[in-house]
Parts: sequence; C-alpha cells; structure tokens
Amino acid sequence: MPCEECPLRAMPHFRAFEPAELKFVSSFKAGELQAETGTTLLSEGAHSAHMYTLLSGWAFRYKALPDGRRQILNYMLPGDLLGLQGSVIGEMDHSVEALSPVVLCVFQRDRLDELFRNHPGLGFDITWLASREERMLDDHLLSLGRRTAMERAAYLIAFLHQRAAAVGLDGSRTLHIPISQSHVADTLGLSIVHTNKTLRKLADRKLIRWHDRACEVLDVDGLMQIAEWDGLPERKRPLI
Amino acid sequence: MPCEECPLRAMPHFRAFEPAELKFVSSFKAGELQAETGTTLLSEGAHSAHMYTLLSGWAFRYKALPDGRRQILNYMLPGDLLGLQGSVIGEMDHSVEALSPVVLCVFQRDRLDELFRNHPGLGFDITWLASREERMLDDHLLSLGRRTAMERAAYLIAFLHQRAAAVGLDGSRTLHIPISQSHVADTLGLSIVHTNKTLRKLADRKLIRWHDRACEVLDVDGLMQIAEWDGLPERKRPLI
DNA sequence: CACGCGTGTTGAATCGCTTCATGCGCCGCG
DNA sequence: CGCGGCGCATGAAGCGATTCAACACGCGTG
Repeated sequence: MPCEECPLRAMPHFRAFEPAELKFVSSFKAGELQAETGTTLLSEGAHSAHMYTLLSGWAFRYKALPDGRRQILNYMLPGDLLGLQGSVIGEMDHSVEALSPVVLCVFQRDRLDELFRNHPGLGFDITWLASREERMLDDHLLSLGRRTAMERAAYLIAFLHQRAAAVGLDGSRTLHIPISQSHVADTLGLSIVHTNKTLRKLADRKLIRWHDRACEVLDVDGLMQIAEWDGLPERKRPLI
Repeated sequence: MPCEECPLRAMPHFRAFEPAELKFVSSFKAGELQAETGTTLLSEGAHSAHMYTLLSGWAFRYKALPDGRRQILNYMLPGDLLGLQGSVIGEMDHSVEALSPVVLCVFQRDRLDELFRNHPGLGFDITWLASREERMLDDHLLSLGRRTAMERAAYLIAFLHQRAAAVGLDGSRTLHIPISQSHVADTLGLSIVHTNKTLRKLADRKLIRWHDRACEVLDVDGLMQIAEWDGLPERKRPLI
C-alpha cells in the first residue's frame, strides 16, 4: 500500500506532509511485513538493516538481565517507529515483541542519511519522535521510582488508554488492551502475584475489567486520578 | 570561548567535525552561562527560548509528582545537551538542576531549523544524542524495575563513574561524584534511610567511600559485577 | 483423552523496604 | 553565640511486596 493512501495518515492525530516529503517517504518504504502475536520483531544485540513503522497492532519493547529478569520499557502503537536506536547508533540494546497481530512498514536504514540530507523537515520529525519517546520514558521512570503499586497500575492503564485513543483504537465500545497480567508485572516492576491483587482492586472499584489477555478500561478519569497523572499533552505528531 | 578551541572537542571521546559544521556550531552559539550548585537551569512547564550544552560540571534532570515526591531521571556531564525536549516539542516536561558549579554553552532554539536544513550531519547527530539518552533511560528503567536496592546502587555508581571517565573526570586520583545520599535515593526510588544502609554496605565492602555530598569510587568492576551490568558501549559521540 | 502449558486467582509466611525516632557534626546566620 | 538546617548514621516497628504453594480453566497436542 502506498503511503499516500495510508489510513493512518488520514487521522487528525498526525500532521500533514508536504507532497515532496510524502513522495520521499513513499519511496523510502521498502515493503510491508506481517507478524503474529508473540513474534520477536527485533532482538537485543542485533544489527538490523531495517527500521519500521507500526501500521497496525500493538507491540512492546523490553530488556532483560542476564539472569532472566525482564523489564518492559514501553509499548508501541500504530504510527510508532521501531528500531530507530539500531539505525542511528548501530546496535539494538532492547528487543521488540508483538502483542497482537501486527503490520509493519519496512524502511532501509542506509537511506536514513538521504532522508536527513534531502528532507530536513523529516529529519526534524525523527528527532521529534525520539524526544517524545524520551518523554514517555521519563514518565515511566517517575512511576517506577515514586508511585505505589496501585498508582503505577492505574498510570499504566490510563497511559495505554490515552495512546490507543489517540490513534482511534477506542472505536465503538470500550477499549480492550491486549496484554496479560505478566506483561503488566514486567512493566511495573512487580511480581505477578502482587500485580494480580492490585488489578483485582482496580476491578473491584469498577475502573477496569480483566479478560483473558486483555484489559478493558471502564473509567479512565478514575485511573488518572489515582495515579495523579494528567496525561500526555498530545498535539499533532509526525508520521514517517 | 570559540568552539574551535573548546577543550572538550579535543578529547578522543568526541568525534571530529567538518570545518563547515564547526563554523556553523560556533555561530550557533549565543553565549556562555555560569551557575552555582543547586541552581535550577530549566523548569518543568517552561517554554525556554534556549537549549544548552554542558561545558563543565554536573547536573541532573528530574520530575516530581503533585504531592512532592521527586524522581531523578538522569544525570548530565560535559558535552551533554540540555533542554532539547523543550526545543523540539515546545515545552519542558522535566526540570534541570546543577549538581556542581557549571558552565553552559547557550544556543538559540529558533535556529534549530537552520541546523537541520543546512547541516544534515548535525541534525543526525542530535538524533544520535537523543537515542543515546533513550538508551540510558532504558537502562535506568531496567534497574528501577528489576534490580534490588543493592544492585541498583551499584549500577548507578558504576554508571556515573563510566560517564565521568569518558569525559576525563577521573583525572589524577579516584573519581569523586558530587551527589548527596538523597540524590541517590531519588534516583533509585528508595527512601533515604534505606539508601543510607545500602551505601553503607557498599562502603563496608570497600567498593566506595562516602564523603560529604560526594561518592568516591574505589572498585568499579566490583560494582558492575554486583549490578550484572556490562557498561555502555561507548564509541565516539558527537558534540554540538 | 489425558497431559502440559499459559493465564488468572488466592492464602499464608517471609523479607525487603519504609516510617518513625533520635543523634551527631558542620555550617551559615539572626 | 546559639539556633536551625542539611547531610550522614542507626535502631526499632510496621507494612507492602515477594515467595511459596495450590487450584481452576481453556486450549492445543501427543
């Protein structure tokens, strides 16, 4: 599918591109790739020749300690760039896994120079996206370091809700986030048992409902209030 | 001081610039700024017209919850960019404070476009630096989420040691990191009391020695071993 | 069809970390 | 000069999170 007809681009959440930029991005695109839930899309230590934009579905990136302890760093939703670190610095220092069936847009890393050279606006956009990621990580750090288990859980779900809503995933009925409780545990830095008990409390308060490998969000405002979180100031963002 | 004579630039840690790039950076520089320990260099919520490169000294950036709980996100050392987020996205979402007397190189944010337009290599460098920051935050998240108090403390000190060594701060004798134990507590997400007891254990094992507002690093390898941390793969990096 | 496996659930014991409290030395300042 | 504040130190009590141990359910598979 050509970029000009990309359904994401039509969404109000993404900023419009100059025709020349759009044309370049379209030529920059080397193909599409589909993957099932659970597929490892990028691996720590790899020198991938590609970077990707997530077209549909959910993914997450994570790191692990030598002894196996795993930490989920962030989640990716449609429009997000995957593997930029690998392209810019040379080697991935985290892995990426699909949380749902995904479709990816494939770019060749060796044409990144060309992008910066001929389309400075797009170069700036990539920096913008990197800064946005940094901002999310800042929020996550604040959460892990200074929030209680309950606040962390509330923050995480409100955060994922907001990001999903921004790309129209909260469609007809309430949003279902495709994660298991062990994903939540590995994101919040908690044990699975305690994560379970904490989510139970949120469910008892009718803020969420838990399904098999899915979290249904019932009351975002309630969650944001518990977490003392205002949400990301989501203005228009670029889409490469 | 003109960039051409910048003592940082002479260090092997930073990559050499093209003459044209260097000339631009020199013109990009709007002045220098000095500040004392404890000065707030940038504030959350501000729309600063500037961004900075740290020329000498130490600083840290942090976020706080409405009720006052504070989380230190990362530390800045000579060569690091401050306030890029504000320049790219428009508003700072964290604050920056000086840990020691600092000297800053001041840049005007409104000339950032020009940088991307006329010097794509520098634009790429800024993205590179943003990716490097992201990578450090990934490591911190792993630490906060999945390491014990002892491992976290060991990681933090080894991390700061490595970064300081990269810019030649481990000079003649052993390195002294200018932080207090409450900085450590706010970085590791621990209480001050428990931070104190943990640092005590590291000191008992002769890995560090604690002074007033300073940590002397005695055995980096021992610290890295405790943290199961391999260090950042520090190749040459750009300096804007 | 029985079995293993992933996912969610729950109780009980234990431990790591927090909170409360107190004390010391040092420094700047009214 | 005495006082308050900051940084470091330490003991004791309490709680929040982990670990251990089971169990239920659905699903794919040998």
